[in-house]
Amino acid sequence: MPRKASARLDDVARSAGVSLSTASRAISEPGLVHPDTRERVQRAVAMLGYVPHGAARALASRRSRTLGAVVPTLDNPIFASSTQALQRTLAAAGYTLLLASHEYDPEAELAVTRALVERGVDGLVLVGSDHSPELARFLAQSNVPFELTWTLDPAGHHHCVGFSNRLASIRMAQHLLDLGHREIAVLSGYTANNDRARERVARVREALAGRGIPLPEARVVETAFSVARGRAALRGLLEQDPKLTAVICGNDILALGALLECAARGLAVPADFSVAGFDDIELAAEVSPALTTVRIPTARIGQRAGERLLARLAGKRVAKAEEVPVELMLRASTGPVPAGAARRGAKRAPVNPVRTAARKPRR
Amino acid sequence: MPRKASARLDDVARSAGVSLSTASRAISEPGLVHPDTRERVQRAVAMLGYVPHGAARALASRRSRTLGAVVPTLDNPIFASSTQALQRTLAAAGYTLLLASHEYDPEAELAVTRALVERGVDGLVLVGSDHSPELARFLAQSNVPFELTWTLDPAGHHHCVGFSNRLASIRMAQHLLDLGHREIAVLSGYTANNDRARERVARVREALAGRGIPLPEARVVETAFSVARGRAALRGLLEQDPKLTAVICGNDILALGALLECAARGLAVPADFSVAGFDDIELAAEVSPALTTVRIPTARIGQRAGERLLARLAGKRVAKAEEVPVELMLRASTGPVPAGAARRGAKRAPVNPVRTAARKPRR
DNA sequence: AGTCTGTATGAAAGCGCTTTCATTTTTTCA
DNA sequence: TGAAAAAATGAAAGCGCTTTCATACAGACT
Repeated sequence: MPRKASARLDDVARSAGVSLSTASRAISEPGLVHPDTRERVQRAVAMLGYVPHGAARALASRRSRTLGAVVPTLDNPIFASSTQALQRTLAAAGYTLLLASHEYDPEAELAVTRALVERGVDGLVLVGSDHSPELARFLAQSNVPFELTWTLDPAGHHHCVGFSNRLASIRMAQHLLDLGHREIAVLSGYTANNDRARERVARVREALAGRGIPLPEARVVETAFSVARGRAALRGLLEQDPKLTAVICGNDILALGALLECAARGLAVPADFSVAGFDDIELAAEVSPALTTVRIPTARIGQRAGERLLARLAGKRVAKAEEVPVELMLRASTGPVPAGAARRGAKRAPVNPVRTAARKPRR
Repeated sequence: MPRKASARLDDVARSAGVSLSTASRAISEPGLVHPDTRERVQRAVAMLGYVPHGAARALASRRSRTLGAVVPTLDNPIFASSTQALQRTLAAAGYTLLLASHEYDPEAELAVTRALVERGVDGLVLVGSDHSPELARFLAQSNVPFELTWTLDPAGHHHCVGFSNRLASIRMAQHLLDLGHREIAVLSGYTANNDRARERVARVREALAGRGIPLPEARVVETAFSVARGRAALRGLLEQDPKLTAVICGNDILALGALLECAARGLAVPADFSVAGFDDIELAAEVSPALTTVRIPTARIGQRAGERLLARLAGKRVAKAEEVPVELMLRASTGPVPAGAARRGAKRAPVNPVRTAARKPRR
């Protein structure tokens, strides 16, 4: 069902009594035409209800004024939020967003990315640094500028705007260690095809190891990102390993599930058990006990990715990597290890954890 | 930064030893060429890493294989979910999604919709039936097929896939009335430019009026969709009007806030106070007490909107209006009116509210 | 053998714009 | 006042495809 025969640019030109070229310029480069002419053209545009034909424009000018975003899923509020911010940034600049999601399937990711590039996006926003070799090859070959988000490209090869999952995880682990916890479990999203989740688990493990505490596989559960799954996972963990005094969750959704499971089984938080999240979604501050978590500036990531891409398209130079600030939000869901559990020479934990200052971005 | 000089279709044609037309057909209408030829072309495509040029294709064929969606915001999980489902549906059909949001600003809505139409979308998915006259005019003139979602077009003029906010609201109000509540407040999102929110408030008012119970303006609070706002709004309501025994919320986010406020002030739910939500987000079933709400099949709305548009583009006929099923989810956050409050001749409320059967779609 | 299908291919005309490049008009300045 | 520079406009050549339309050549039928 093609569009109805609507006014084209030469209709506008004729109606304004100018040539096609002048009409074109009056619309896309108004500075180049005489004010009187410009106004005549604008009047003709309004009169005819002229709407430029994007495909023709893109074909002739070799730019589509369209950017693509490929996210795992919008069902995770952090990606919804960054995507929302990205779209707003682009709209303000006269750009449009082509959106695709892949639900953590690398093949789907390649397919939808191809589709976006076929549509002629001028640039691309991707999530994470974990992509199939085919995708990497395709991106390199198709020569479309892109930004990786939610990550700082470990190799430093690509443009990216994100934060150090490594540092954030280490700091959270440190926090619990400082509270005296030694029996710690990790509740993670699926780590396959998700470098962020993988990094978080690995770094928690590393931090614990730094204090001589192992994190056996049995204490790491991977599950889908949902409250119910988080709840179920903690239940399993606790049944198998009642000595646990704390759990570090890969995101706040899982942490909320953990909190609910504690409530259901009468485990007082934080008196008996500590729960830590990641992301700082709105609910984290509102639930009771309020959730200790890491605040990620989700909207800022989307916004900056858009701004950076726009800047690059305009020929400006931007720093290859941009770090956004994250902040440990110490709230009520974590506390000193329960007295009975503080064996193994745990040093005395501070009773009032001090709110840690935000980690500032590098630039 | 235009794409690098990459292979074009005539390169493919030459490499395969066929004409441009044949190469084109081999790619977009494989049934029309001899199997041997087809394979030669495919090999050439693979060898050259050929990626079709969408704009050229769109220009020549007058269809972009792109659909647009205009949503209020992705920060509301219901729109994130339906958009996610829409994008998945389109991707499976070889279509791509252009996404825009307007944050409940009618001017922004017109602007972003224009932008999508300029980009040559073959069809459009909009939310609600509440649009500016300019938008209506623009849509009519630009002749792009569209679907309204989350609503059943009251006038019946437009294609739509949604549900009756009217019936859902009436049933929820009825439920609380049946439990004996007479002092009921409404916590709504902003109703300006939001027909769904407006309808919900209006129908609750209507249902109460049916039992001779007024719903004064003072008992209706409009606020932004956030947990904190929901909490604050209920606080205000309760302080101003301590006789209240129940609140009906415009969505689950607000209801969660209401629940938290009750917990904070030691109001037992549902013994002292009842809270009802709308949408049935995941958390609704998980919190304690579990939230009584209306289940909306968010993903299905997005999916069906996509499927219907695709069908229409393929020349098939679809019913003008499609209703998706909604279901009253009676859970633990609503209960009989507290004994002390049951004045004014309330008839005895059922102690065990029976789970009501789902309302079935019409077709 | 001659005509008629039907299938496979190719030639060429755009799709609706942007963008050189050339030309005309206006402004500047000696 | 006239030449040079700057500003404004127009003509025309594509951008990379799809899609008639025409042609060629099998096999089917009389």
